[in-house]
Amino acid sequence: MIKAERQNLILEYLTKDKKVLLDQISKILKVSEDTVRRDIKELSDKGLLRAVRGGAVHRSPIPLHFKERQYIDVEHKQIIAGKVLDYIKPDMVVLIDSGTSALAAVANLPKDIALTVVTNSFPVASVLEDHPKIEVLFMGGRLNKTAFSTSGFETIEAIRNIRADICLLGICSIDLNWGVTGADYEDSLIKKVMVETSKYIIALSTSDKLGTSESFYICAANRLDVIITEADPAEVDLTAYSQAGIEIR
Amino acid sequence: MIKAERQNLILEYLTKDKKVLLDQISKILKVSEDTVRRDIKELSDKGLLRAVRGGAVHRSPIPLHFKERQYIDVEHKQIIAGKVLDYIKPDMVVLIDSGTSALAAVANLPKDIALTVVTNSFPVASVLEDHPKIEVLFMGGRLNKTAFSTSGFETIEAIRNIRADICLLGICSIDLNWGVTGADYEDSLIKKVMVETSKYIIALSTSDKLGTSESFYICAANRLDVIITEADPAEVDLTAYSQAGIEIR
DNA sequence: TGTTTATTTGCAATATATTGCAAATATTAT
DNA sequence: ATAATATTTGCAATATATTGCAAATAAACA
Repeated sequence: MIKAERQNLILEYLTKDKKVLLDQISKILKVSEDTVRRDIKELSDKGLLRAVRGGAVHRSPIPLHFKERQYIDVEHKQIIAGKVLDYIKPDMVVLIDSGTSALAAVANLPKDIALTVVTNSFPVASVLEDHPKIEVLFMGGRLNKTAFSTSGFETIEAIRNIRADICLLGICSIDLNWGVTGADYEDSLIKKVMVETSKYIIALSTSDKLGTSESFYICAANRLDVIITEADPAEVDLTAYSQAGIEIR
Repeated sequence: MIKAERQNLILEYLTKDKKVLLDQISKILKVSEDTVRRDIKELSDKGLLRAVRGGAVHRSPIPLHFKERQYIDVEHKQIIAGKVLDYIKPDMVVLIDSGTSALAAVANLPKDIALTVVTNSFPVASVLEDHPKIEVLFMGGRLNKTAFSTSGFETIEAIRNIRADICLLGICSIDLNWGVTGADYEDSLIKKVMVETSKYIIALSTSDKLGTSESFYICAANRLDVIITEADPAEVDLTAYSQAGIEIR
C-alpha cells in the first residue's frame, strides 16, 4: 500500500461517510495513526479536505477531487444513466452540468446519436470524444481544478445564451417545501441559471437525497419535470411528488 | 521486450488497476525496477500518468487523447519549453493556445509559480491541475474533438476580453515576407485574435518552419517579439530576423 | 558483412523519503 | 483543575530515488 493509494482511499471514505476518523482509517488500512495524520495533513495542504481533531471532514464549498468521486456508487449511477436515456431524443440540445451522475449518463449515450451537448464539465466533454455526431459547446469561465468544471460570470453569461431542450441536473437535494438545493455555492448558481433557461428539467438524485436540503437554493421542486433516482419507483412513496406534478423514475 | 511495448503495458495496467507498483511491474515484465522507474519517468514527462513514490497513479480524469501527437519531437519540445521559462515571470497573465509545444512549456512550469493562465486548450488546463497557485481561465466555444480545444465565435469573444502580458503561440510557419501563417483555418483565426490582444508575443517554432508559409495569415513577422526554436541560435543565420527586430532564441 | 556509435539496461553507492514509535506538548471534556 | 485524549516533534529503521558507470543491445554506416 503506497502513499498515493492510501490518500485516494481516504478521500473515498470521506465522500462516502462525510468524515474520516484517524483510528478508523488506521485500522482499515493497517497503518499507524501517525501516518494517517500525516496523510490528512498533506491532503489538507492541497485543499482537498479539512483536517479536524481526530480525523477530517469536507472542506465546505469545494467539491472533492473528481478522480476520487467518479468511482463511488458506480452501480447506482449506471441505473440512473439507463433511465435518463429514455428522455434524450436525436437532435436535441442538452444542457449538462458537472457532477458524476450526469457524467455517467453521458458516458452511456449510444455512439451514433446526433445531439448538441452544452456543458461546463471537462469530463463530460472528454467522454464525448468518440461520439462523432455529438457537437459539444463548452462554456468557459474560471476553472475549478477539483471538479474540473468552469464557473463564475463568464459561465453564467454563456448559459444565458442557450435555450436547451433538456437539462440534466447533477445530484441535488430535493424537498417539496425547500425545493432543490445544493451544497456548493458556485455550483448551485450555475444550476440555478441552467434551470431558468431550459425547457425541460431532469434532476438526477439518489433516493436518500429526497426529502433533504442543503444551503443554496436552486429552484422550486415543482419546477422539475422528472426526478430520476436509482430506486424502483414502485417501492418509494411518491404520492406527494406526483401531486406536485413531478414524475419520478 | 522493447521500451515502447513496456510503456504501453504500464499504461494498460494503470487503467486496469488505477495504480502500478514498481516491484509488481518489474516482476511481470522481468526487467529491473530501475528500468520501470525510468519508463514511468518518461511517461510522466509526457503527462500520461503521475509518478509517485513506489509506482504511479492516474494523472487526471481526462484521458489525454492527445497522446499520439505528444510523442512527436519530445526532445525538441523540451528544449523549447526550457527557453520559454525565461520569459514567464510571477503574476503575469499568460495567454496560451492549443498545440503540443505550448503544452510542453506549460508542463515544465515550476510547481509553485503564481500566474493567471488563459487558454482554450483542455490539455493545457489539465496539466495545470497540480499548480495550486495558477488560476486558469478557460475560454468556451465549439469543441474541436481532435485538438481538444475550443474555437469559433464564443472563443474569439472571450479572447477579446483579455489583455495578456504574454502570449505563447504554438508552432507556426514564419516567413519574413509572408508573416506568420497557420495550416488550420479556425486555429489561425484564434491565433490572430490572440496576437491582436496581447502585449508581448512569443512564437514557438522549429527551425525547419522558419522561412516557410501556410495558407492562413496570422500576423506580420515583425509583430513577434521572440521566436523560440529548438536550435542553437548561434548556428542559424538570424541577421534577417534581428534586422526585423525579432529576437531568436 | 563488419565496425562504429548511440541507446538501453542493470548494478552499486549514495541521498532522500516514509513510517512507526515514544516523549513532550497542546487541547478538550468533566 | 484534572484527567483523558489528540497532536507535535525528534529519532531510528526501512523503503525508495538518484546518480554514475559498465555491460549488453540496437542502430547507423561504410
